[in-house]
Amino acid sequence: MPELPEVETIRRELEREAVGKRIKSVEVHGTRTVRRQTKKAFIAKLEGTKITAVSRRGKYLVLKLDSGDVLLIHLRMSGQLRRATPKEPVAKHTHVIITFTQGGQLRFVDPRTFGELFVTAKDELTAEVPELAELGFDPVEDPISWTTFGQQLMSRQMKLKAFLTDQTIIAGLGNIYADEILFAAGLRYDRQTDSLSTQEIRRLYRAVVETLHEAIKYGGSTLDDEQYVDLNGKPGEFQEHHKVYNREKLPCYRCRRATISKAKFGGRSTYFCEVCQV
DNA sequence: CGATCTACCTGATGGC
DNA sequence: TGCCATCAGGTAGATC
Repeated sequence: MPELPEVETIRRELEREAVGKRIKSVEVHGTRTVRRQTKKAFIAKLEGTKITAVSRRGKYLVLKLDSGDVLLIHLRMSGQLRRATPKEPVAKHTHVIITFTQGGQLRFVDPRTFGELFVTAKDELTAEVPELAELGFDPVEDPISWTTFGQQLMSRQMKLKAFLTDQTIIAGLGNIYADEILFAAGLRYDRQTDSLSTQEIRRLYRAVVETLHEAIKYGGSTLDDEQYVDLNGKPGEFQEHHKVYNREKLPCYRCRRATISKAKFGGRSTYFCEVCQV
């Protein structure tokens, strides 16, 4: 489900909703959501702490705690964070419930159970969270220059879509936004990274940054299955602005001649215009 | 080392 | 109706 714009939308809401609140109690159901530490340890590290800040690295939410630890949340394919009150019925697939001393709750709901929550400490020497060390730059939080971006492209031999979705190079892009970015840049998903001209590099980098900012403005993308919703259960609106994703056989908005093609790349669907992307 | 595949799950959808 | 195959926003880990 969620890529950078959806996670950023949730981050902004959490900043208003969770920062300054103290965790009174934590419930964990099932064995898959909290899996790299015991439930007991996870709960013990959370209860009694106050959330002091919410940041994001790529698709990870980073909740800073006044204990010095951080709560990391990754939604993977179907994870949702939902605001609730204790009286509200607990939805199916609710795996974690955090209750604040003020009375509100934050619930983690995840049908496919790929999502994950864990509490970890920052490295004392680097002040970094070791789990995030492998991530590449975040194009919204931590943009780089287009020339540095170009050096990264030129130093590899891979296809553009693989480059864009490699979290160790760029953190936060997934299947939807990679396709939208490549369309905005007029580049095919299977172009080799080291084949781009200077102008194409600039266009691609600009498309990365602009597409993400635009998507954040619209609260991210929600597909037909409504798997992505924000803290209040509200879907995003950027899907209405998709130019290629999920538009197979529909006319291309740019050239108006071709229809959008669908191909398989890396085991997943890729949407593009044969005419506008070269 | 890099590229490619498979597995991890539930649920929606479509063909027969 | 039901049964089966396919597909879905992601990524770790095995394999080549």
